[in-house]
Amino acid sequence: MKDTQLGTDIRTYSNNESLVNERRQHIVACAINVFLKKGYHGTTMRELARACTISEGSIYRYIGSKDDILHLICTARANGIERLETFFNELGAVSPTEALEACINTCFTWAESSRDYNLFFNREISHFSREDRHTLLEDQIAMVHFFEKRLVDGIEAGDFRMESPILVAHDILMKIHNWGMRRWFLKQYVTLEEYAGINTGLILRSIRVEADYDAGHKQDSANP
Amino acid sequence: MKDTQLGTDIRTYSNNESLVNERRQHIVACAINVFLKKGYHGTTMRELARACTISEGSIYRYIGSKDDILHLICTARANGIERLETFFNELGAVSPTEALEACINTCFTWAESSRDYNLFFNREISHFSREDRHTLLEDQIAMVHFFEKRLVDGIEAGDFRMESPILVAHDILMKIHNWGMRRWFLKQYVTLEEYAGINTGLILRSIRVEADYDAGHKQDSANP
Amino acid sequence: MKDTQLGTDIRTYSNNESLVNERRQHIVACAINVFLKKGYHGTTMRELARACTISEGSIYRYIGSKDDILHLICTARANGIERLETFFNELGAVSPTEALEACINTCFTWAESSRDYNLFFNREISHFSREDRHTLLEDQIAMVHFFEKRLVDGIEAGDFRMESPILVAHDILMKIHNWGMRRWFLKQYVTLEEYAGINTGLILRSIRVEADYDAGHKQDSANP
Amino acid sequence: MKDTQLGTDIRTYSNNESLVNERRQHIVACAINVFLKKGYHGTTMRELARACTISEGSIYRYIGSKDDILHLICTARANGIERLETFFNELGAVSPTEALEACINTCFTWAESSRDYNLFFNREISHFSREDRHTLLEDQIAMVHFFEKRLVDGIEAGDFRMESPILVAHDILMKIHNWGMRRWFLKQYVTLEEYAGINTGLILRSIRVEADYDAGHKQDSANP
DNA sequence: TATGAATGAGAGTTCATTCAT
DNA sequence: TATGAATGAACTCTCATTCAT
Repeated sequence: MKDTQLGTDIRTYSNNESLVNERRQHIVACAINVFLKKGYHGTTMRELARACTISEGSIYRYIGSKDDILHLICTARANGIERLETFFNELGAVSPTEALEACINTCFTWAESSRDYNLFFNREISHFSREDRHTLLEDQIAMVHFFEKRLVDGIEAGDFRMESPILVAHDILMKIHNWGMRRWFLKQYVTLEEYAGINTGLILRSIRVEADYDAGHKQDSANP
Repeated sequence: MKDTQLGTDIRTYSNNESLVNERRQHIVACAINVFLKKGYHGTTMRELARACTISEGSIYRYIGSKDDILHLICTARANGIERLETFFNELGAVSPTEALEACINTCFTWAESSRDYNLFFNREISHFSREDRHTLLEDQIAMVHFFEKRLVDGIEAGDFRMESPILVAHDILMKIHNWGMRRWFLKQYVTLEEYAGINTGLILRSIRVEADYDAGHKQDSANP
Repeated sequence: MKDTQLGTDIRTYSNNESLVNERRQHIVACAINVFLKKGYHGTTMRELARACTISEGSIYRYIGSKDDILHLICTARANGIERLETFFNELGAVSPTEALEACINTCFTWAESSRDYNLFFNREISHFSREDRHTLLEDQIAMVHFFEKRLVDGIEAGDFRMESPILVAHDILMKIHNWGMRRWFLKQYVTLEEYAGINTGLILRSIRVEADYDAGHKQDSANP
Repeated sequence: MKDTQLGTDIRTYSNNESLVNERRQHIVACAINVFLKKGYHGTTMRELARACTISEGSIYRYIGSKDDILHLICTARANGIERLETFFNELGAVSPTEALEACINTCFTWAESSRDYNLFFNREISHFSREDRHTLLEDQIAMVHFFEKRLVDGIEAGDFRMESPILVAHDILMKIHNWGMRRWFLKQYVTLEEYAGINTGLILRSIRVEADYDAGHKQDSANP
């Protein structure tokens, strides 16, 4: 983890580091909401200030420019792979199947809680700086490769079989991602838990060595 | 089909209807490109005029305001369901499986050719008018229901079985949609044709009544 | 002479070169007046636009920023040495004394007509860019050396004698410069012509080889 | 002398008069430096406070507004004539020539030590209040008349002769003033002492009744 | 019909000043 | 008394739109 502070390279007129961090977090949280409704360019600093319930001038004590907010948002959330690796390491010794299931479920939870951020990244990607754009893409690519590794683990353990682990890994992340993007549609029919369950089932069923799967999987084993 | 003209409710200073339509099509085509690079608000009318190779003033003979361009773009492409129904009706009498396959493949082709529009709709959705936003969502919902109908046809014909046709229909469209959104990643590993083939296969395999599927499908027909 | 156009490296939104030049000349002329009254930073672009009798927005078709106006002012008048050399070359074959007198008188005339520019350069020197500041100083230094050369010519011809030609040259320019700076005081007592005459006389008297001077100089020729 | 306190008509939040005076002197001294580098409008109160090593808020305990600082600077140094009269009165009984020489030399010394103030007055004159501008001009005019009186004293004593004492007086002050304005150029060639000596010599030579001068002047008397 | 110069409202940002601590 | 966080009016500059040619 590079940095625990929000955007330490951004101009400030305050030396009170903890205040700066607090205010920046507040600004980022409010900005996401407003930007999602009106778009980045469509939101004026006046509107943003009002949404933060601070004055126009005060915002500029804590950031250098409107663009800096994009960077703050980026650094606040372009850390999916870190969180995922941490989660995985804390899982301890589990089977590849269990590991995969746990990671997928966790990601679905994150997709729900980070929904605004993900929508925002999708929409405003073109307004991010070259570097921030790169950071965001690298994070996404790293997550695909993380799932690819889980799949390869399962293949090597003889639990999974598939033609292209990378495409399956990508497909897993797409399903997760899509919950955030299409919740407005999906939630008419299923809850997150149901959707996650259905998709985890579908994924595992399509990659598990079959005999194995139906026998070993608890939720189906009891059904005649 | 509501209207064959592009945005008939938009202000014009010209009475030459065909000229207006021609120019509007040109403006829409150029605008999509520029907007995708710089975003809607990030593009000035000066830049747009230059991209259209007409003068700043002339644009306003054919549109009433910058926002009208969003509406034109919307009406130009929020007709997926129409095209899909037309395509389906022209298919003639085919089995539900064949119909589904044909529709999926066609949609993949469209996803490729309409990629810029889809990216644009994703990014700039917040800048569209309430009505246009509604139009776009309705079109997407209608397409989900179109595929749902194809699936139900198959179920009724005894070819398919699945728990939730609407979720499967949604999943089909997501896979198609994702090609446009994630081509930058996927094209490292597969072509559109391969990707479409793999996914069509996966979808059909997961919904076909099994004995049926492997027997009837051409790519497997050579295998005893 | 480097360039006959005003600031060709400054942003424009117009391709009509002669219009740009015309407008820039107008802006520079108005800006000098307003800036002298209120100072560069003390003048707002609104005030300046009003002084130019054009709109705020139009100014920015012809310049890129407020700072560019300083540069335009600089390039418009930091050419004293050029004009002086040209004037001298056109004098033809004259004695060093006559050349010196002519140059001094011409500079007094220029000091009068460029008075606003000189006051402006004096006051706002600190707001000019590094390069423009350099240009202005170089021009002034070059003019000192020009007069130094005239004095050395006279010394070599046996007409003048003095300890430090460079200090005398500087003193000449100071007297000229001071007319512009202190006209508000001096004009109570003398006209420019009188002031120029008195000072030219004082200067020549202090450097001429004496016998020479009173004999040769017209204003004294009537005295036995 | 109007007032020994710095700007008694300026708002204060403190009743401790000596503290107020001390702080104001400090502020004025620091302000001159910063203003000279960045200009009055170009300097922010934040920068000024930092230069004074006090906080932004504290400055306003001792002054009422940024403009007040201009007034403080003005009252701190628009007293040239007072100091000059005092100096002259303390000279005691000396010849007009000696008095003139002493006053010129003293003024050269002052020009050196007040250089920053003089540069500042020159540059920022347009930002001073009507009254302060008047005060400054009156001081300068009074100094011209002071020197005029010294010259008239000498004429009446039969030591000097000249056509226009006021113009000579003005010229004397200009030479002094110019040292401050052009030191960046002159110091390449002479020291202040040399420059003062040369100019005092030139001035006296041009106004002394000649026989008198060379005989009486010490630095030349020893040379055969 | 086509052009591009002109406009001014409104954007992002700054900064003199106030005020709670 | 001293601090520095907060404020909002006013700044420079942009740009959608109009209009004379």
